Amino acid sequence: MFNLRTMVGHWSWGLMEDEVWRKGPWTAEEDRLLMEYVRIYGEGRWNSVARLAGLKRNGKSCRLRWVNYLRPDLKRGQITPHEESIILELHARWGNRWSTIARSLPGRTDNEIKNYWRTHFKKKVKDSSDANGKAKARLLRRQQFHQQQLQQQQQQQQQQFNPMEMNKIMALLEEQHDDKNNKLETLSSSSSASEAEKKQNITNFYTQTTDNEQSLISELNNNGFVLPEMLNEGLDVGWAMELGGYPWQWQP
DNA sequence: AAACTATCCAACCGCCTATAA
DNA sequence: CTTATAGGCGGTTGGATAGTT
Repeated sequence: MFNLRTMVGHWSWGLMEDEVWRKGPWTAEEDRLLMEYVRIYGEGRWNSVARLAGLKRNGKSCRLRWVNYLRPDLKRGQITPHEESIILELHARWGNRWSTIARSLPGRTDNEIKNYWRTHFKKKVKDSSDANGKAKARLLRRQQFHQQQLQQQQQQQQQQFNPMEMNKIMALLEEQHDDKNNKLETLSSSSSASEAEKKQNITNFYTQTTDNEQSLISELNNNGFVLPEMLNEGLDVGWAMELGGYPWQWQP
């Protein structure tokens, strides 16, 4: 099974036959060889596949086939309405960052999500051929454009003004969040306390600030972050991470 | 039944980035 | 520091199939 381009590749020069990579649809035998390769050598080092598995495919082609089709953890079948709502929500947030979106949908590939969205988006734009529909589509595009601009601005602002590295902040937040959760866990599982005492302890805990939290807040303050008032009342600084946002404002 | 059109999706391409030499 | 290479990403293409005229 060769397509036209592959045939040209094989026959046009008639030399260096070993250097010609196969292209086009994968055969069952090629799939078998690739799966066998991954079973033995694991994922990665894709450029070795041709040599070690006897496949006439380049590394990129092998990686793509594995990632998008052969991987055992792939979810088959139609995108569910729930998955669709996640895709729409994340696309509104991230734009065409398909691999980022795919990380929130286990078993789905970036390629799959990209194909799905493009098909449905195109359909929607086409469906709205009447004036009202066109206006809606325009509005949607404008909203997306503004959202992207806002994101870019925020990113630029963080890169331009934020003297602390974001990675460092994330690490500190995670540390603080774990610390808070661990302490809470200890309080809730204490066998010596009555239910009423536990409840009181937990309430007290929520209105206090842990040492970790206090030093994190100080560090953020020292670096020019203005924190919301409620954080000074002992609320968990790291909690916002779970919501995907940040509880502070940067004021240059 | 044949021709045409729309939809789906696997696979390719070119560009970018990270890392090793 | 520079260069080469591998891997990752997003955009695009084109073949297969389903649906419509």
